[in-house]
Amino acid sequence: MAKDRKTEEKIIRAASKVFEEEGYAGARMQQIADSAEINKGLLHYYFKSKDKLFDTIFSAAFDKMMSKVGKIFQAELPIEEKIEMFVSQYLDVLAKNSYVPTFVLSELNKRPENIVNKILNHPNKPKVNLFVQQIQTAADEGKIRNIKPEHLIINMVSMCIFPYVGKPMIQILLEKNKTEYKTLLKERKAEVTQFILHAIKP
Amino acid sequence: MAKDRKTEEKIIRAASKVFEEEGYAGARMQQIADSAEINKGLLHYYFKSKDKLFDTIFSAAFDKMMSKVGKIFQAELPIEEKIEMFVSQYLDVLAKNSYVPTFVLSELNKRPENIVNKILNHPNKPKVNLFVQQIQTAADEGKIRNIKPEHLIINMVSMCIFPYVGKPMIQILLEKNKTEYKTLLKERKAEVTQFILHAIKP
DNA sequence: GTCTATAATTTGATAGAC
DNA sequence: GTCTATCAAATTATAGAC
Repeated sequence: MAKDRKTEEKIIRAASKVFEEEGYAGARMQQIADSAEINKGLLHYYFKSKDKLFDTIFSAAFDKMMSKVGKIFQAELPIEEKIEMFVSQYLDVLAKNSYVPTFVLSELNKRPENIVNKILNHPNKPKVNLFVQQIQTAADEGKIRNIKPEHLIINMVSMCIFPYVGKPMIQILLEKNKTEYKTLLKERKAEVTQFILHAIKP
Repeated sequence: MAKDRKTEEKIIRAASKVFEEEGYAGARMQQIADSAEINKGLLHYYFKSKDKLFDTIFSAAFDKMMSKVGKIFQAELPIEEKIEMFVSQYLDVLAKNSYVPTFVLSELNKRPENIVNKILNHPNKPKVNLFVQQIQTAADEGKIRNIKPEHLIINMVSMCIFPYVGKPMIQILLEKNKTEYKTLLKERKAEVTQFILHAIKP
């Protein structure tokens, strides 16, 4: 079982790229082997099956997308600061992993029962209850507009992630080329933060 | 070339379901034939290849997702009314086609060059320039907060579509079961409208 | 138009030499 | 550990009878 670290990492890097671009069904073991500059035999030696390899890649991608959310939402911070920090740090995570959201969400949508239930029982599933209560309390005290916590959270997450998942659609809609779209993405940290803070003002 | 209408419609209904749930690569002609209650031979008689069938289904799905946006954005309406109408009517469209967004966006992301450029030259590509100018003018005149039109549009679209694309992720995050999530979706028409209108107040 | 049977590829996975 | 060669199953597509 003592595999070569360098080779394993090459495989994981290659498999991430292929799975993220093509999805589980569209990915080809041959393509992954080529991209890792090894042969199919060796690929199967490291990861017994396509399923096993996929599980490894998907788990890593899922963590990339979820861990930051849970951490920031549970942090001990005033609500406005928490919003600012979330938008800023999560947009950074997404910028560094721009293909991950479409991959993770697309695959999640294809295996709803299997995966979702599995994760809901997972020990380090992201927790948001602290943030939910914090929003509710702020609303009750009149510090922010009366808004249901769940919807504020959905709106925050939506405005951060959708520009990545919906990139081609928005490009078409706004007639932006690649460069122009990148510029838009860079502006969003400030724009989204201001948008949310104004939206919750009492 | 004179095909049977009933059969063609059965195929399209079946193919829509399978492609939307499994994506292009995951869809099986056999499964589509079974679902349409015909055999593979007949399926190929109506649609020469999987590619041709996919093109038909994808175009229809794309239209479902885009046509309403263009129409409302170009309507002659005051800005606040336009926002209200967009959220209300687009959320209705999405509720009736809840599997379409993930399908369309996932496939779009897999063929960026091919499709996006093709659509950008398409005659009835959605137009938003009127709405962009309308927002800019309102901002210049101080009727709304100074916000870049593109970002307001991205935010509107994000908050409407993401709850469908990101459904399993949000369910995990907020620990909501199917029923609870449906309730959340129903509340969004009012919540999102208010959120946006407050966010743009001067 | 609709069916059955089958061809032609593709693809995940294994065996065995080095 | 790594490679080549090959198998077995799956899958798109076609041929031909009715």
